[in-house]
Formats: sequence, structure tokens, C-alpha cells
Amino acid sequence: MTEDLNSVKSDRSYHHGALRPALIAAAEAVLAERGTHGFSLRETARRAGVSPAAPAHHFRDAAGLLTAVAAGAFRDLGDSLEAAEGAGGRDSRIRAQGVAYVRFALANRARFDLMWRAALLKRDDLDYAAAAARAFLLLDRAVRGGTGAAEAPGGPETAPSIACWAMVHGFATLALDGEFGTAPGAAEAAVEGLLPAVLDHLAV
Amino acid sequence: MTEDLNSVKSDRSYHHGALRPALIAAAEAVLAERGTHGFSLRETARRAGVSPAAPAHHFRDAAGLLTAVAAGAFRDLGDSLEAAEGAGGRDSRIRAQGVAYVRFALANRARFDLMWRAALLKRDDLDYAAAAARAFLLLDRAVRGGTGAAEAPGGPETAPSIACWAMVHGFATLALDGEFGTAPGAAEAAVEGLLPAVLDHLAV
DNA sequence: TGTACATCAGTGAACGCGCGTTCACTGATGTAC
DNA sequence: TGTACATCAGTGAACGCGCGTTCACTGATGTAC
Repeated sequence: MTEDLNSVKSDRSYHHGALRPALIAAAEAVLAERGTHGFSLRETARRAGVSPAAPAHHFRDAAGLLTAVAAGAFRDLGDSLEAAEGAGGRDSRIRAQGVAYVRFALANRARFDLMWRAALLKRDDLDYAAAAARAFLLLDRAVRGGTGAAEAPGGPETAPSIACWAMVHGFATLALDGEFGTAPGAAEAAVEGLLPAVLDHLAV
Repeated sequence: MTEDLNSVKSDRSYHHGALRPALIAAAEAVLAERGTHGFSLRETARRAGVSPAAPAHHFRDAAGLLTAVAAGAFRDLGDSLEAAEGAGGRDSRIRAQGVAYVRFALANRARFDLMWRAALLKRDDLDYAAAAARAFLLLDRAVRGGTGAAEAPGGPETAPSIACWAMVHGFATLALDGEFGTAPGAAEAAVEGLLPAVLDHLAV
């Protein structure tokens, strides 16, 4: 994907043609390599083969670009949760979504980390807010078994959904932080080995 | 506390006398104001009233100082968990520790955030590792009801403890990230109002 | 179909900034005799 | 009790760096007539 966007760029004379998605892809690559802490807009522009001033035309500033990246990550998380709805009873759906949530986190470490980093994002961005709300509502729907009106997180009737969310989110962040081992693949092994047993202790 | 350390400093002629704890206090203040992302060693030295080269004598580099801060935070978290052991049956102890965990996170936002930020810390530091292990073992002991040998996190018999840890850790991080509201006091309100209902869904 | 022109999407040099770390140094402390 | 001296804990100037953003600009696009 990065190659595709780069090749688009390499043919261009002056206008890039698809700079916006190219910058998002470049930003994801920088985040993956250097983490949210080492992210830089200049490096992102450099990788997209473009001058440091170019990103401002598409995303006002660094926070704007990162917000677009985070919104895309929330959309992808939502897709993963939706795909996990599949067949089976309520319990198995909840478990499937829980596993999908943590797998997404491990397969998208830098983006997952970014998604929650309010200090770096424009949280009132409509795309971001909508994508984040959708992801929660998918999880909420699974926990409710498809019944009842959806509610925003934190509402009084959402305790079971929050309990589920908190457990899988906590497991994901602890795994990412290396609490279940720092060797390569240790976190992934914990998801497959330990997570199912952990989810046995969720009573919703 | 910051004032005390500053006054110690203001009397000094050349040697500070208690620079190490003063730097830790200054670092905590910088973290609280600017977050882990905005932390800087120079600013910390400036607040401690000392030249930018001074911290290197006590903590080799920025990671060394931050690791000392994180170790202190883990010690304090352990103390909070220990204090929450109190009386009552196993269930009420687990709940009390869960609430204490999340309250600690909200009362120590910047330090709590730092504790898990492996990229900024020297994780193999002995102080840090010991303080972190103690905190987990206290939680593990509560979940086991005081029986059985302790195990490191991730071991096969720790699923109930991990479930409990993941749920409270997830709730804490979601609350800090503003998922239960971004208004001042919203997170604290969620701990008192929502967390007990959420803990009802923990079956250990 | 051709042309004028507004708009858009880039350039690249420059701004000022704060950063972590290194360096040769110096003042204070404390210990050995 | 006094003195020499090693060690410790600071100084402050300097290093080179990469950053985000701004600026006047220019090349390409596309639309109105």
C-alpha cells in the first residue's frame, strides 16, 4: 500500500494527485517505527516525498493529520468488531468481539496507542467522534444481545458494556505494555492462551 | 512538598543537599503540567533551580529520572492497594482494591500514565521492577483470598487476577482518556457512580 | 474549440525555539594521617 | 586539632539537531464564456 502511493507520487510533476491518503500512510509508518512520542510532521512529509509545508494544505497541522489517522483506526476497529459478530449465541459473540478487539490492538500497535491519546488529537472532529462512537455501539450491541436502545458510554444502563469494554481494553493495553512478557510474540501468545480464560471471569 | 525542597535549595551555596528528591518532585510537576509528551529534562532542572547538567550526576539521563519517578508511583500504588486490604470478606476486599486502583490513577494522572510507558523507562531497573511486581502481587493476593503461592503475571494460574487487573486498569485508562466525559470531575464521578456497577460483572 | 483567469496544491528557504548531552571547570565536603 | 588531598556535586557555555509553522512564490488544473 505504501509502495502504491509512492509510485503514484514518483510519476507526478508538480501536483501529487493523492497526497492526502499518502500522508496518512506515511504518518502510520512513522508512528509504527517511532511511536506516538517520536512522531514528526516533517518526517512524514519527507516520506511522502513532499515539502514540509505541504501537509498544511490537507490537514491544518500535526493534530489534524493524527486525528485523521486515529479516525481511520477507529473505522478499522469497528470493521473488525462487525466482522466478529458472526453467528453463534450472545456469549460467543461477546467473546469473539473481545478477542477481535485485542487482536486489533496488537496488530495495530501504534495506531491503537494513538486512538486514545487525547492530547495529540482534535477530539471534536466529526469523523473521529463518529468512528469512535460506532465502535462502542457495536460492542454495546453485542453485550445487549441486540436488544434495547443504544446509549452513549457512561450512561447508567451501560454498566455491562463498560465492564466488557474495560476488561478487553485493559487486557489489550497491558499486553501492549509488555506486562505479559516483552519477548517477540509474547503479547500475541497471551491473547490466544490467556485471554479466553480471562474472559471466563466476565459476567454480563 | 515542592516548597520544602525549594526552600532547602534556596539556602544552599553550591551543593544542593537534597537534589535527587528535588529533581523527582520537579519532574512530577512538569509531568502533571505538560504530560509525558511534553516532559523535558531541562525544564525539570530549571524548576529545581539547577543547571541542565546537574541531573546527570544523580540519574544518568532523562530515562533514568523518569524511571525513578515511575518506581515511586508504583510504590505509592502498592501502598494504596495495601491500605485497601482492610477488613471484610474476599469480595469486599477485591472491590475495595479495585476502587483504590482507579482512584489512584485519577489522583495521579501523569504518574499513572508514565508508569506504563515502557518506551520512556528503563524497565530492567531493579527498583522499578520490584515496585511493579509488588503492586501486582498485592492485587493477586486479594483475588486469591490469601491462599496459594504467588505467581508472576501471565502465568497459567493467574487468570482471575489478570481479569480483575484488566478490568480496573481498563476502566482507569478509559476514565483518564475522557471516555466517560471530559468535563472536570467527570472521570471522578464515573469512579464513584459507574465503577461499582461495573465491578458487579467481575466473576472471580 | 479556444482562451482568460481564478483557484488549488505544491515549493523551498527561513524563522525562532527548546531540546539532551558533553566539556572543562570549580567549589564544598569529608577523610587519612 | 590541623592539614593535605581525593572525591563528590555542582556550573555554565557550547555542540549540533530536528522540530512546527510561516512566507512569498509558482506550476497545474479546471471552469466560464
